[in-house]
Amino acid sequence: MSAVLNFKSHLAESFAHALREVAPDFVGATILIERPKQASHGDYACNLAMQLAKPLRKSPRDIANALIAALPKSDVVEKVEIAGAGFINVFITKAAKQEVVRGVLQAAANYGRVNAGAGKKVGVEFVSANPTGPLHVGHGRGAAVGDCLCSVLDAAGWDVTREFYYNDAGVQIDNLTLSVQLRCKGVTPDDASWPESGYRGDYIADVARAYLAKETVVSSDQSTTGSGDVDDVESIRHFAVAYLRREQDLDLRAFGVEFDVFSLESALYTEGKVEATVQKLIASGHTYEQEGALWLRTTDFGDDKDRVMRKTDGGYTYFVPDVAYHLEKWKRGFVRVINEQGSDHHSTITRVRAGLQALDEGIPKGWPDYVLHQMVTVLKNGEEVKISKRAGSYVTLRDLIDEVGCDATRYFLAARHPDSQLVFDIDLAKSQSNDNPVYYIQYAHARISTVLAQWGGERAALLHADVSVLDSEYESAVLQRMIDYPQVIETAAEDLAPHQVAFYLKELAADFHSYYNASRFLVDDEKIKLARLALIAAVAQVLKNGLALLGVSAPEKM
RNA sequence: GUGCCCGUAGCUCAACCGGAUAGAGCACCAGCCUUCUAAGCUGGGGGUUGCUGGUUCGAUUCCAGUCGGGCACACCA
Repeated sequence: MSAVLNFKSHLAESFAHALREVAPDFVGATILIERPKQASHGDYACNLAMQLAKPLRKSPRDIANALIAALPKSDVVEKVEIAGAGFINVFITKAAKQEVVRGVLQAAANYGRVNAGAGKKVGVEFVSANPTGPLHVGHGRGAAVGDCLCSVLDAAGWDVTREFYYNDAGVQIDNLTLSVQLRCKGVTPDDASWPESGYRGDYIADVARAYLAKETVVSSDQSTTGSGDVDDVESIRHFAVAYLRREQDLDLRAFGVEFDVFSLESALYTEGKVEATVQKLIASGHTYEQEGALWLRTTDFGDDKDRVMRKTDGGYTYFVPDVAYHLEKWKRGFVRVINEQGSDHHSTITRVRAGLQALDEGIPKGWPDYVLHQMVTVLKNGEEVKISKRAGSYVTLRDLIDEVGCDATRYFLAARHPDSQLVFDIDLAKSQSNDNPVYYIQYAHARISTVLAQWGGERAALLHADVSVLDSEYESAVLQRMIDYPQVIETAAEDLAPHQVAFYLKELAADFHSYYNASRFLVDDEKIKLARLALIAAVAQVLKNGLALLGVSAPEKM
C-alpha cells in the first residue's frame, strides 16, 4: 500500500504478458504505453494492436479484443476500452490515483527520484570557459543547462560529478598575458602599438592594477600573489589566470552553480599526460609526419580530413590535450561522460572521439556524449549586442543576474531546448519580469504555503487524510500530473533535456491555479479540508522538488 | 562549396523516441476579487507544422530534395 505504483511500467508488463499469449511469435514488438491527450481516451493508451495488425493479418480491433482478454487482472485498472483505429485505452481507478498524495508526502524531497542510472558514475563537464575574461551570456546558458542536467541525472539515479575544465594554456593565455603586461606598462588599447590579438576590455586594466599592487588572489584551489614585476611574464601569467578564475568562480557562485572538480589544461602538460598521450598515439600507428608537422589520421575514424597534432613550431593543437584529458576521465572510471558546450565547438567532437579510438583503450565509439546548446543573442534597447571578448563589449552573466535576478535568469536559460537558438531580450526580461513563467510556478508554491500557514495544523495529520473524497475534475487532473512526475525525470535524464522539467512545472502550476480558483480549501467539513490540504501540500512538494532541479527557489511568500 | 543544429499561431516556445481534434505563455477581445495571494482564473479569435515528394493503418516527428536562419570548416581555442 505504501509505494505509488508506476502505472506505466505496470501496464507495460501486463501488455507484455498478453502479447505472449496472443502472439507468441511477435514478443519482440515494442510495447509503448503513452498518455493520451484527451481525458476521454483514458489515462493510458497502448497501440500494440495496430502494430500487430499487419504481421498477424487481422483487424486491429480483433487483436485488441484478444489482448484485452489476455490481460492479467489488476486492481488499479478500472476499465479498458478499444477506440479509434485500434487504440487500447486504460482507465485507472480513482483510489489508485489518490494514493499518489500519500506517496508524495511520505517521500517528500525524494519524490520523483528514480533508479534509471543505477548509481553508475557520470561525469558532466560544462561551462569550461577560458580564464581570459568574465563569463558572458553564452556561458550562462551552459551553466544553467549543465547544472540542471546534472541535477536531473542525479534525480534519475546517476552518481554525478560536476566538472569544469580550464583552458589555461595555449595561445589565448599568451594573448592575455601580453595584454596585462602592456596595461602594466601604461599602454592602452587606444594606442597604435596595441596588438591586434590583444584583449581590450576594461577588466584587463583591473588585473594589471591588482598585479602592480601585489594583491593576493585566493581561488578555490590556490592562492597567488602578484609580484608587481612588469617584466616577469610567468608571474603575470599566473596572476592573470588566477585573478580571472576567481572572478568566474564568483560569478558562478552568484548563479548558484558549484563544481566538484576543476581540471586544468596546464596540469596535463606539467604532469606529462599530453606527452604520454602523443606517444601512445604514435605507437598506435594512426599518426604520420608531413611538412614538418605531426598528423593524426582522424579519417580512420570518420573525420573528413586528417588533423595536425603537433605544429611546426613544436606546440600541440588544442584537441591533443583534450584527448589526454578525456583519457584521464575514462581512467577515473566514468562509464559515461557528457560534455555540455556551445555549438560553435562542435567540430572538436569528431577529433576527440577519433583520438580516443586511436588510443585503443577499449573506449566505446560514441564516448563521450555531447550536449550542444545553440548561440544566445542578446537584445538591448532593441539592438543586438555583439559579443566580442577582444573588443570588451559584451553582456556578462553578472549583469544578467543583477538586472533580471538569479531565478529568472536560470529559468530563462534552462527552460528551452538546447538545440534552439535563444534571444535574450534584456529589456523584455526586466520590464515584463512579472510575466516570466518562473513567477507563475513560484506563485503557485507561495499560494499553497499561505493556505497551509493559515490552516496552521500539523503537517503529519495530512498523511492520514482520507483522500477518497478527492474526485473533482480539477483534483483528478492534479493527481494525474503528480503521478507523471517521476516519468518526466526519467525521460528528461534519458534525453539529456532538462528543459522538460521546466515545462512540466508550468503545467503542474497551471493545474493548481485552476484548482485554486475553482475551489476552497479551508472549508468547515474537516474530512474534505484535510484531504484538499493534503493534496495541495503534495503539489507544493513536487513544485519544490522540480524547482530545486532547475536551481530556482521555492518561496513561501511573494 | 562541405558538415552539424534549427524552421510549428503576429511574437517566445511545447508536443511523452510514428499516434487520436498540434498545445501553452505574451499580445488582442469579453468576463471573474466584501471569503485561502488577481504575479491568478474562465471563455473567444488566431495553423496547409517553410516547401515538394517518399516510406505506412497514421508523419510536426523518419528518408530524399529544396528554400531560409545559425554555427563550424586554420599548423585556432
